[in-house]
Amino acid sequence: MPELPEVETTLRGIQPWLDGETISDVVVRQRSLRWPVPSQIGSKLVGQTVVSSRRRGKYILLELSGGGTLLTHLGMSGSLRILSGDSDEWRKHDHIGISLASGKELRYHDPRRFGCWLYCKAGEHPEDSHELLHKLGPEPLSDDFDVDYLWSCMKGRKVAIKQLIMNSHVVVGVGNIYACEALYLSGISPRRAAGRVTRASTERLVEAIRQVLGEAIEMGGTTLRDFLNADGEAGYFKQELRVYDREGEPCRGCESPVKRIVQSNRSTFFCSDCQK
DNA sequence: AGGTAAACCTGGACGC
DNA sequence: TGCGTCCAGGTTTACC
Repeated sequence: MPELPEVETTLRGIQPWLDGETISDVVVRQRSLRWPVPSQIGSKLVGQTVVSSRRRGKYILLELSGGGTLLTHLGMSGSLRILSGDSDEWRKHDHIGISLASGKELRYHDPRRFGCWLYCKAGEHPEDSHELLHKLGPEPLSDDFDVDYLWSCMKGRKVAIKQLIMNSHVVVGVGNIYACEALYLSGISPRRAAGRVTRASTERLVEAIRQVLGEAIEMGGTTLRDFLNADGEAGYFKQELRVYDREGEPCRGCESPVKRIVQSNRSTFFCSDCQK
């Protein structure tokens, strides 16, 4: 489900209800996620205050008053909602509930269970030390992600450009939808070897990634099937999609039908006339 | 080392 | 109605 804009939308939705709040109870109904939810997670969290919440790539990090950090990822189908406390019946696939002193509750729902909930103990900055975070590439909306950087990652690489920009060690947050969209916007074939993309195209690609992610955040993310924000509302970026999930429909630029191919087991949508 | 396929899991859509 | 097949927004892992 979630790529960077959906995770950012989720974070913005839960942040106001979490920051400064104390955790009063933790219920784990299903600990079998991507990795097992630590069995002591409840005793570690209860009584702690959420100092701040932030995003790194597609991970959400809650910094706790004791110095530890709660690290979660929504995987393919995960979502986080804020419940008001009185309407808190457990739906199928609701796995974790974090009750707050305010009476609100943070509820984690994830049918496919590819997400994770992990606890990083106090000490170093998790972005620098945690094994899942420390090798991540730059944030695409930060100044660290620029043409020189991406160009250096592409040089000599035979891997398809689409796979390269979806590699979180190169740049975080670009998933299947936004990789397709950014390549369309920059006129690059998703199949082109990364090392054979021109410098001018790379400049367009950096801008396209920024543009598409930024616009999607502004529109509350993309709801294809089931993405909902923390208030249970859909995102509006689907109507802006130029190629993703539009196989056979006319390209918005040249009218020729959008094509679908498979690259490393993922669907790729593109216009073979507009993208070279 | 770099590149590719499979693995994790549930559910919805579709064809017969 | 039911059953088999394919597909899905991510990432790691195992294997060439």
